[in-house]
Amino acid sequence: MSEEKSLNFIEEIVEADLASGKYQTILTRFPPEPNGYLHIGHAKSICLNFGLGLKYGGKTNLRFDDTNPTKEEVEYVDSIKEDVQWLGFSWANELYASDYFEQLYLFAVDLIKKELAYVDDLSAEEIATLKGTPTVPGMDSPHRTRTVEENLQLFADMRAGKYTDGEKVLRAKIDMSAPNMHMRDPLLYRIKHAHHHRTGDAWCIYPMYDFAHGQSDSIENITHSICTLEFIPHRELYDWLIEKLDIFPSKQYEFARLNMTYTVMSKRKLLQLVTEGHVQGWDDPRMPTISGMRRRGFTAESIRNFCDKIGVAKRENMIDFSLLEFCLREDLNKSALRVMGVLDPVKLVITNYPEGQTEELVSENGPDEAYGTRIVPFSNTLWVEREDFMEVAAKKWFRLAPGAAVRLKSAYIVRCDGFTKDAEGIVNEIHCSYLPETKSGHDTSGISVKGTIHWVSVEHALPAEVRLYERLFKAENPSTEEGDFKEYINEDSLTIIPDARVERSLANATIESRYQFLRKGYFCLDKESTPEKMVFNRTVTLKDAWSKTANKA
RNA sequence: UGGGUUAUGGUGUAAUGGUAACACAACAGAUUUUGAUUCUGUCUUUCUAGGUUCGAAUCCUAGUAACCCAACCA
Repeated sequence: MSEEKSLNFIEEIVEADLASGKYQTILTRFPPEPNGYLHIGHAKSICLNFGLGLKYGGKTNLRFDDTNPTKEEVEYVDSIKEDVQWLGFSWANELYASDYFEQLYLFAVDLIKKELAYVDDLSAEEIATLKGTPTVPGMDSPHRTRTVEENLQLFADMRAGKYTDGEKVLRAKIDMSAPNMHMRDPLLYRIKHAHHHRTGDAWCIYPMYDFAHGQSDSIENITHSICTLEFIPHRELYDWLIEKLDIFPSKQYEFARLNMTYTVMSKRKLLQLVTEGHVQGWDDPRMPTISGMRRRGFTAESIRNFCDKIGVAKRENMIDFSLLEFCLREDLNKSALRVMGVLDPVKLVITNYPEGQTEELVSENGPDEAYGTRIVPFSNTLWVEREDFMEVAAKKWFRLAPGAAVRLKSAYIVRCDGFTKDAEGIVNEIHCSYLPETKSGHDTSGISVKGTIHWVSVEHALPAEVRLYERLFKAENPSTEEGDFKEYINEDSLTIIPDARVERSLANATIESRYQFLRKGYFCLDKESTPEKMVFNRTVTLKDAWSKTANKA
């Protein structure tokens, strides 16, 4: 667009194809199997595919690769559509591989007639054995030489339901000694007497991925079929089938999938976390799913930005989680309204402030004037953060401690005169005196303090439950650690604070709004929140230079 | 030990034979009524060995390492 940003290798291919006149316009597709929820890795693919369509004036289809009825559900279809839309993309057409079943069947018949496919009676084990290994060539199936007529009849019988699951398969007739294992007479169709979420019981044979994906691309006239690296070995077969069927030559290109530290990115593993109860669902705020991140408070903008920053290449990668957090904070810093909330409250009493008096103080809502201001009520008894008080000040401590002065944000400077403890020795009250001439915005004192802390008035504050999240795994890459990835689950990834206190203005909080609780991070209302009981999720903390300083000491 | 893919700072990504750069992270400082933001600065890089060339991350040769492929999954 504006300044020159270097192209990724797929954009280079597209530009070359457009420049050479190979295509007038491009058509891409995002092709999920509806067998789980979308995660941040899919977001990379979504941004790539839809981004290409947008950038080059082409179009992008949403196509469900629903060729395995035993794993797929309508629930997943619905969630995928919601997630793609939420990310901010619109598809040209909503399509399903299952809509092409009849056409695919005819393609198979065509292949049989060309003597390029045959029905095999061998069991899965026998087929695997005859397939050989990467270093040992395979051997032909005894059924490889069946006549066209016989194959046609057998395949029709398969479709008609004359056989049980696994009794027969349709295979391509290619080369049992091919160095590429995928070319050793790959399976094209298998029998599954299973109910399909869209075609119901109309079919009992289903095409395999290799006989559905490329053909669907071709039917749709997809120009650039973009997938991840592990499909590279499939490309030879992808091209072979298109060539033999003599159909639109879609081309497959592969990029490296996204990996991120401290999480897992496979549907199988995510499904396990859900079904085994390690998280509360696909949209658990700790999950790397789009729905989980949305619930956690991520913005679509921040995810799109992240996908833009990580780039597209063919090299295996492991992205620092901190880059995602950076993109998140960058966006939230611009958009989140500033409010005050005390997560771990301890009482602060201003001994020289009139008992029962309330002042309506003005506080800014955001980083600049455009955000406006709001009123926060102030009184002589406040809740402040327990961690903002020390009985004995540490080095470089800017906050409350006996003898120390701090500013209460948007209010007055107070000096700590003392504190009391309960029977267990826990500090239960901090005593301060305030300086009337230091009122925020009208400060005539000339006094400046190093620290400013947030607070809420005890009488006016609202109770709220706050949920804090840590990374889901303790290991940077749980999938490559020894043993099961679940051994590396972080048991402390969720902290529930049942009795936090937030300022009054939050009574009007909505699910869509994001807030910065001053000094404590970005928060959003959870879907489980009710008018009687507000529930906030902490999306991400603020950067914290103090904790580093404190840890060093 | 068959085939395929990839190697650039701690992590990503650029540089397409001509000064190795950008972002994140880390570190230091300035500003700050959020120890946030913002601003300034520092840090660290071409897998190895040869070769071609005035000049190589880029081209050639030989190695090395990592990842993928032998599901009636996608």
